[in-house]
Amino acid sequence: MNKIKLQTQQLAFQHPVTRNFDTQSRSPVYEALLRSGPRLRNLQQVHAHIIVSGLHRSRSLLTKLISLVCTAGSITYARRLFPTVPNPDSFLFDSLLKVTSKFGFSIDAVLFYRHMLFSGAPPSNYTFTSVIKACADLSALRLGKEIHSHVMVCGYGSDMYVQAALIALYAKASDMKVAKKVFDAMPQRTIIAWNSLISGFEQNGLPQESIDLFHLMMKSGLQPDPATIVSLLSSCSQLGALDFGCWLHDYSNVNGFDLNVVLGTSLINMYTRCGNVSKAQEVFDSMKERNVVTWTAMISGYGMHGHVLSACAHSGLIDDGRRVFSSMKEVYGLVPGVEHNVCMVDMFGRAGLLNDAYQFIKKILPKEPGPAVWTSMLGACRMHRNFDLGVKVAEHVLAVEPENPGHYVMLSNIYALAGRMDRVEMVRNMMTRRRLKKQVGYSTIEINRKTYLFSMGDKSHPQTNTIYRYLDELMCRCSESGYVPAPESLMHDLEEEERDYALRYHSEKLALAFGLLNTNQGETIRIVKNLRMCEDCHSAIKHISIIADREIIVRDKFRFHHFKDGSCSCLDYW
DNA sequence: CTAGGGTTAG
Repeated sequence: MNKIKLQTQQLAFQHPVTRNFDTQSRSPVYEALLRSGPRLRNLQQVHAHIIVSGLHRSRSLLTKLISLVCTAGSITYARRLFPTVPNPDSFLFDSLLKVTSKFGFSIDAVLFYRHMLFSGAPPSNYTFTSVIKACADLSALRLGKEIHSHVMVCGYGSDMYVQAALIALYAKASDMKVAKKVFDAMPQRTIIAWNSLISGFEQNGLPQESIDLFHLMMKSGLQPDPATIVSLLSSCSQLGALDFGCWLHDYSNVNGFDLNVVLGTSLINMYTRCGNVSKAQEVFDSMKERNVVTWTAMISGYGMHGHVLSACAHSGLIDDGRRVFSSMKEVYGLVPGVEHNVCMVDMFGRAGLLNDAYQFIKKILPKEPGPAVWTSMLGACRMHRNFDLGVKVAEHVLAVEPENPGHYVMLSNIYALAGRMDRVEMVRNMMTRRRLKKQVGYSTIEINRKTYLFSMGDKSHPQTNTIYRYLDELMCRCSESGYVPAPESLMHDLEEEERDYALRYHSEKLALAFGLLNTNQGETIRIVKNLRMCEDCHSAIKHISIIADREIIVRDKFRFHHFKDGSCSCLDYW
């Protein structure tokens, strides 16, 4: 109460002479609102002042107050204030929508939009940019489409801001076809519209399309801004396109883009995921500000490369792992999520402690631990050739998630390991019956800033004959140096390609042969594979690293393999 | 009585 009085007095004593031209028309209370900023305590004081001084029916004051309260994070306060505003107008709704959608109160934004329509206040182009953003954050495609039709009816179909928001909406709801359609219909395209579409392709797992689009943008005469660069860096991360990533880094430097957390973290991710950890460390060191995401990117970057963390499972670090896990709950009060449980199972599994892994799962079982945990357990069984437990787990996983083709592959793989070819056949038939398809494996390699994609047995490349001939030659020399092809039974590898094709034409081998043919001696070969690497390729590439005297880096779905002088940084443990 | 917008990291 004292504080309120004090504030009231301060307002009363404000001298008119101190006001400049700009603020002359504004009331002292409005000034007080601006001064409080998005701080709840201050806003409560001004709110009290508004009430005691009889200004509680001033729409403009309440509008500003609600916006600030919402910015301060109290949607509850905002919800309760709203009904006190007499005759809410379009400007009030627009302010509300802006602030709710901007600060992630998406459902409230949608509800206020509904309210606006009922109240008869006409929506503006500002209304739509906000409510469309709310839909985008909710990935609410149906609702978004409904609002898209309102946009057309209200005549805002050609507003550039609304169009950009619509592109982002469709992109976030994974409807890239419609996103592209909206984009194509724009008479003139702002950098934001381009960015929305570029990031959309990247976010929907179409990194090459996003880069192609970027080249079109350059051709149209527009220069990338930091947002463009950040999206493209993610595309590079997905593709393992190090050269293009470096080019983007240079571009940012040359154009003086500020190395903020977002750009810096994107660069770190790009460098680690494209195989250059020391460059990532350089970026990390030069950043002025870092947050959790930055640190996580750097730490998991080191982890992926195994230079640091692959030793964990081999040494006494399992106890450390246990300690860290329990300290999560007991010291930090955090509830372990699925990813943490997966980590633990993975750690035990890698170390061959299948029983500990299984016991761990049993302990967290009261609830179903989720397919990801079981998949990790299954991988451990496969790695350590534990047939009995493997089958048990695989059947369980299949029951939990019957629509995931990876589980069938895993189960059939485990049967194959045990030589139960009858069962393998059975599982395969089950897959066909349920119309499930395995994920298609592919590998990419970047040469002269261009990415080349190979799938298994791929013959689409112009150099196909040379590549196959050279690969055959390499495999011959591998055999001479002691390489033994993996037995056929292993060819049902996790999510791997069909065994019917000869092992030697797996996509990573094709990419490798192509890379060796098209780069100079001494250059490191970098390959990216979308699935896990198969055991046969792993063993072959170790031999090839000696035969061709090259350093070869393969990034698979989960980690990096640095092949050098006949061994791999993962220590055959992945 | 004023006022404001769309895109970017995991």
